[in-house]
Amino acid sequence: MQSHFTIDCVIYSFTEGKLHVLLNERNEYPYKDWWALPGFFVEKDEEMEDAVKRILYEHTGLKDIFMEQLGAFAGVKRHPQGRIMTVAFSTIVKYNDVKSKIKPTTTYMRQARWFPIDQLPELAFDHAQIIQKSLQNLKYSLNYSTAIYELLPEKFTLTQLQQVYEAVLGSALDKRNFRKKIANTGFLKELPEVQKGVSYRAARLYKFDRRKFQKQLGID
Amino acid sequence: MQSHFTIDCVIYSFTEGKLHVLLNERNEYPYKDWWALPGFFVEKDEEMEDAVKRILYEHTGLKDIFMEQLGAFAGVKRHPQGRIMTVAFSTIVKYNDVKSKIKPTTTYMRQARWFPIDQLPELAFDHAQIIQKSLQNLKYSLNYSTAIYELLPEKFTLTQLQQVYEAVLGSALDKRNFRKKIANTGFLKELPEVQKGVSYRAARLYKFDRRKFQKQLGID
DNA sequence: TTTAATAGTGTAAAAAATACACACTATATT
DNA sequence: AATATAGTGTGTATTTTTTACACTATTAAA
Repeated sequence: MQSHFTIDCVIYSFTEGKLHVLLNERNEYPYKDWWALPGFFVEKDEEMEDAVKRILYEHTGLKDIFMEQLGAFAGVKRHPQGRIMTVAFSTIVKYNDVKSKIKPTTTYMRQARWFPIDQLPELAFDHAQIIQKSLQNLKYSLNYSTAIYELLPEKFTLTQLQQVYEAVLGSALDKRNFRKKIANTGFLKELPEVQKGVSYRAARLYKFDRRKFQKQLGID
Repeated sequence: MQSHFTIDCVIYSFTEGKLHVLLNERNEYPYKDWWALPGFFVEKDEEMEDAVKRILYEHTGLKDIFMEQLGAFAGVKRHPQGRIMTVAFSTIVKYNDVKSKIKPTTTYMRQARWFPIDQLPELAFDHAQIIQKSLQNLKYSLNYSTAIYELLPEKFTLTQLQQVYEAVLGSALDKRNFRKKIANTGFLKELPEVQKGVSYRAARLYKFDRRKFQKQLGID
């Protein structure tokens, strides 16, 4: 007898100064008409990571995904139809990379929508709990991981980066101290370009230098 | 159809200046005669945490256990008889609380033994990987959790505490700086007692003050 | 040219982390 | 009683990191 379980993805993106999570409106029981994390059963011979990629591709059209396992949720009563375990993943996409409007590709969901992290609807199953834990995790990993940069477009301003930090931490940061700290890491490469299309002083653009980040980790 | 999966426990204790892990020698296929993490199938209507308690009780006679979920391991090829998922937990017991010599209570294992973390035998399944991740996790949580104190007897000396830190981190710490740091946390209560039965100056005993720890966390 | 909106910058003070060495004490041994 | 042994317990100076804090510069639009 083999394992029979689902994957649920907390899919983050950042837009309009806020951290967002992608949710599905379910179109079947249980929890019909409720909002829920995108997820599905894992195929018999499918690696979990491939299932995550599959779900992400269906929802965002993207293939290279940042993902991190959050853990197993297997409460006996989490699913009305008997215990069905889910393994939750945190995933991150760049909002601007998500091509089309998201369309339901299955009959299981009615629609998909981005919700600001501080304005989530009521959620099916134990998904509220999963999101809470995922966010907690994201906070902790701010300092150790490249996650934060997955939320931004390839070229971004320091203000945008700070906004992402603030959105994840849920608190404001001092601009000068923040910039000093970021400068000290040395992970950013200053570009010879500035923001376009703004009606005020254009900000310089930066990009995350993955090579330098790797090196830094190596030394530690 | 319900989930069918196992729990595996990384059971830590600290003795003789070293971090130890409890392993079973398997007495059935697959991996007969190999060393493995204590674990078992989770019953149909059993919460995972209860399964962990059950396994810990069988192995150590203890009921109040520190535990933390490490995550799901579900590689399609991890189990020779088809994918069987395991959810791994890190657990900690105080070595001196483990009452009797550990006896196998099932036919599935031949013996159980504590291994120093740096002298593990070759391990069944993906258990080496699980232990590695668990240890990583333990390191990270040194600063955020009470885990470290679960490894020590109720009353302990500062030198013992330092040894635990060193065992987990795998590196030496400066005695004076360590004591300064610990003193700053304010989590320890100095007892009016000293060590007994040593042939040198007896060290003062301390105990972990859980109340103060909670308060500290509350403020942060 | 003025206004509105955001970009960009430095310094001083406080706190935390690090490096470092010797005297003390309880017991066991002679 | 003297001494050897083995681990306990302590302070200070230096460096690094974190925090607090406010004004000028630039651009586009009105």
